[in-house]
Amino acid sequence: MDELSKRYNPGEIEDKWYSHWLGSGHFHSTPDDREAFSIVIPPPNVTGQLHMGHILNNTIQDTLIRRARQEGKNACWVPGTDHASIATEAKVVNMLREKGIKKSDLTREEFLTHAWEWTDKYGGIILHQLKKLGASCDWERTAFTLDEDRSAAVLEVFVDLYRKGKLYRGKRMVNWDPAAQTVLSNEEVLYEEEKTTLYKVKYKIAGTADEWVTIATTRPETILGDTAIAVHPDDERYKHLHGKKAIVPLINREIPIIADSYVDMAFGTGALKVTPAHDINDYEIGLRHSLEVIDVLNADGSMSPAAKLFVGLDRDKARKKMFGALEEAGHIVSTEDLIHNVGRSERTRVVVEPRLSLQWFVDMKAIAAPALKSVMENEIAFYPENLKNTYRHWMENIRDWCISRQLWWGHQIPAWYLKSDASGTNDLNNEQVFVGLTVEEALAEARKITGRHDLQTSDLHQDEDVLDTWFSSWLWPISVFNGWRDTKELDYYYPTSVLVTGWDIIFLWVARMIMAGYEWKNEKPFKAVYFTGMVRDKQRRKMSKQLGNSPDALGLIEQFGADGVRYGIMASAPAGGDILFDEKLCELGRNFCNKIWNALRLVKSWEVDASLPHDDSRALAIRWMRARIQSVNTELSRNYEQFRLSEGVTSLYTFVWDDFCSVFLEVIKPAYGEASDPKSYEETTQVFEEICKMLHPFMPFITEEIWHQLRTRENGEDCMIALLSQQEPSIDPEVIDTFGHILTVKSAVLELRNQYQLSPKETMALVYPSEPELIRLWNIPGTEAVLTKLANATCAQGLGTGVSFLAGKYQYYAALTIEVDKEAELKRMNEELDYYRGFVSSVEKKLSNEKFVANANPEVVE
RNA sequence: GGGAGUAUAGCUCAGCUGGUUCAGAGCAUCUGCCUUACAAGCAGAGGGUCCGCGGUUCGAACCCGUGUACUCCCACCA
Repeated sequence: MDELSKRYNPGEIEDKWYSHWLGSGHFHSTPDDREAFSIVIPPPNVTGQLHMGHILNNTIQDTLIRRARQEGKNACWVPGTDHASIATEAKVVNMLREKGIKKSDLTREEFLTHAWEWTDKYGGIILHQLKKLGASCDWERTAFTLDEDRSAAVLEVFVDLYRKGKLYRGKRMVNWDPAAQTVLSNEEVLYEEEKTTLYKVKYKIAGTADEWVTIATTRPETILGDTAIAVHPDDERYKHLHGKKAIVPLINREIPIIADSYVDMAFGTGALKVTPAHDINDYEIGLRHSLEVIDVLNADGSMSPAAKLFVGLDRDKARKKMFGALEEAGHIVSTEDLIHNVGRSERTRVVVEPRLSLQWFVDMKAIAAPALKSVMENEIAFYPENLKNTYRHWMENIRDWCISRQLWWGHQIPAWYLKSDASGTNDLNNEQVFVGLTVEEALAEARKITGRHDLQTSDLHQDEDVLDTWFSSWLWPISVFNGWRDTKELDYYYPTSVLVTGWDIIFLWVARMIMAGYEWKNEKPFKAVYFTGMVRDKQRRKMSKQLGNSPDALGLIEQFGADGVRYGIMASAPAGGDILFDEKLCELGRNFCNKIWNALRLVKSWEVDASLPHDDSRALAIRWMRARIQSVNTELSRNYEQFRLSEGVTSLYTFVWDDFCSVFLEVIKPAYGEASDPKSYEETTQVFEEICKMLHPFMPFITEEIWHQLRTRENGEDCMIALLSQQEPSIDPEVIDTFGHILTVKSAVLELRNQYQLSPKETMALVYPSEPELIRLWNIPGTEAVLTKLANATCAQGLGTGVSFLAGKYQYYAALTIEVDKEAELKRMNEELDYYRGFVSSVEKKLSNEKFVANANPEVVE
């Protein structure tokens, strides 16, 4: 009755067990008197698709959560999604454009209706995909950063910070994304070296016939917004120009020539054009010298009317046109290539524009201190530890966080202004702001501050902007437990046990969560952070849609099985180190599944004959197996403690493949056509069960299947919730030694057979020494054991020619029916001898000096 | 400019406390096997200046110094 297929087929088995687990309620957690082990998922974008980064990240989390469950802890893994303000809004805008609808033609409400439709349609797909991976999340707790509870938390936090004076509205130079048409935080701008052109342009000195000053710029189109030329005060070349005026080319506007020590004399020509509206440094120079600010760009990056020329033209096109016009007018002195850093938007990849604008900021210095301290003092442990330095550097130089975004998809800022007809001013910069959880609260505030009790809510208008997505996700570890409404769950699950995320969002997310934790709970949000590396392709490129080098994650699961993919990604994922993804790894995982599967087939094929005795060789193998399980378990626990998961899974791989399959099962299995004795069968089943438990967190599906194949189980007796056995700390060194010796002999024999190309069918006689005693218990495939005492390395009588070899400290003799290559043998033996001689001399040398006396190794030689 | 890290087999990487567990794994290559659980398998082989040079030590892949080459983060120069 061979009902098991020759190959492991993951498909149906995975679906079967996942729905079984869902039905069993094993994933769900509620507070009780057990120790809590909690993880909050780094929420993927609500409309995202599963990619390799998710697979890596979530496999690690699932492994940790499943292990905790086995340890008897109350494990809770909270899933959810992020509304991903910019990314989602961009997708919706694109979708609408394809339908011929322009965002600008819609009201905010109409747009949000579309966005919610989109979210309802695609949202949660990724959560479904996580289920395919085997993620044992508590789905009853699924949260969304834009749902009611999470939104309430965001508003409360905003108002709280404002009232504590840690949040302000201010006019600053910010990073503007002209494609998304919103401001970005510093962390959302990525700098990369790019090749551009440095233009040297000459400006005429006012009041002279033919006197010029030459500046260097990469952005000629901003010349139209120049309001000064700056030179270094000590620069001898330009001292005569101090206080004079220059004429902006093409538009003939007069601008002052000023002296400012910011200017680098060595760069370019030593003369700098100053455009306060479009460069942070120029802006600061402008402040020092009270310069006019002329903004020559529109929000979309096209030239504004203030530019006077090329109005409406995109900045890149305007640059080319400007160059042409300047050249024609004879203002171009020269051009040269320049490599410099260009900031691009993380989301849209367009070049970010520095822009002066009125935005909301969090005063980070006011909340950073406890968060820095806790990490530096290992209150929160970082894995790998060296990321602490990066963290410290950022925290110590922290800058204010711009949290407003000119978008609609997100949490609208709970700030209200008096409508212009009510405030009597049209100057937006001087608007009075009233912050509150609701418009009523804001109104009360407005009445109080203005003293005008006639004001109504209709006199107020709410800030149009929404908050940065990270302003909701920094609350995630608190908000998923509804921490602002009721702290019962929070008290139990918080701080969470570990956060698993990529190091690329250490500032965007991790650091801010830590700050939020201390600001509102006066407690860390997690005890440890496991930073994963980035998943890259074989050429070390980051996986991205643009490159198309990202494998189809679901396709991989389809192809290799979830357990195979999990194994593949885990085996190569040390904390912090990048992983070069190769499908081969998943193949390895699939093959491993198949190996385990076939071990099951073997065991299941045995008939048990109750009358058979339990022989010594099998008893020895069982003793050895038990000892191995114990040491592997100890090692595994240590690996978990230090989050060395790839080492953990790799050691299980070699243990199962080599020790369990190649050695143990080979001894235990009954000879062909024979049955197993009951004790061997039972012991094997128990060993297999132990293996299932050890392997389960890494490969949950196949282990659950095997667990149920091994025995008939009561309902609910699942591998997933089977507690790890307590291993008694005793060890059995003798059995490890003996077995080690046996394996040495075995491999020596196999090597010999290989060398003489003996077919597996040909048996050969092997002469054993009478010591050690246990060796005779072992049957080496293709050998016939002849137990005798070997003296003086002579051939055993009647066995014909053959070769002798050493294994450990004992000598063996293998009889061969074919001609022995005497010279080769001699050579081999001499090499062996040399090796041992060298070995002995090195040992002896050591013994003469060493503090610690070595053990009995010198015996080896004789 | 500030900081972090890496360099070990053809490739990707382990090597944790300095020591016979010590130069290792997987992949790739080559050889022999359709051996009765598994060819997604089995048994083997070849392949190394542990980046170079100094030092500490009885002893260094490991610690220190230095040089070289890469990688990354942060800050930024028009």
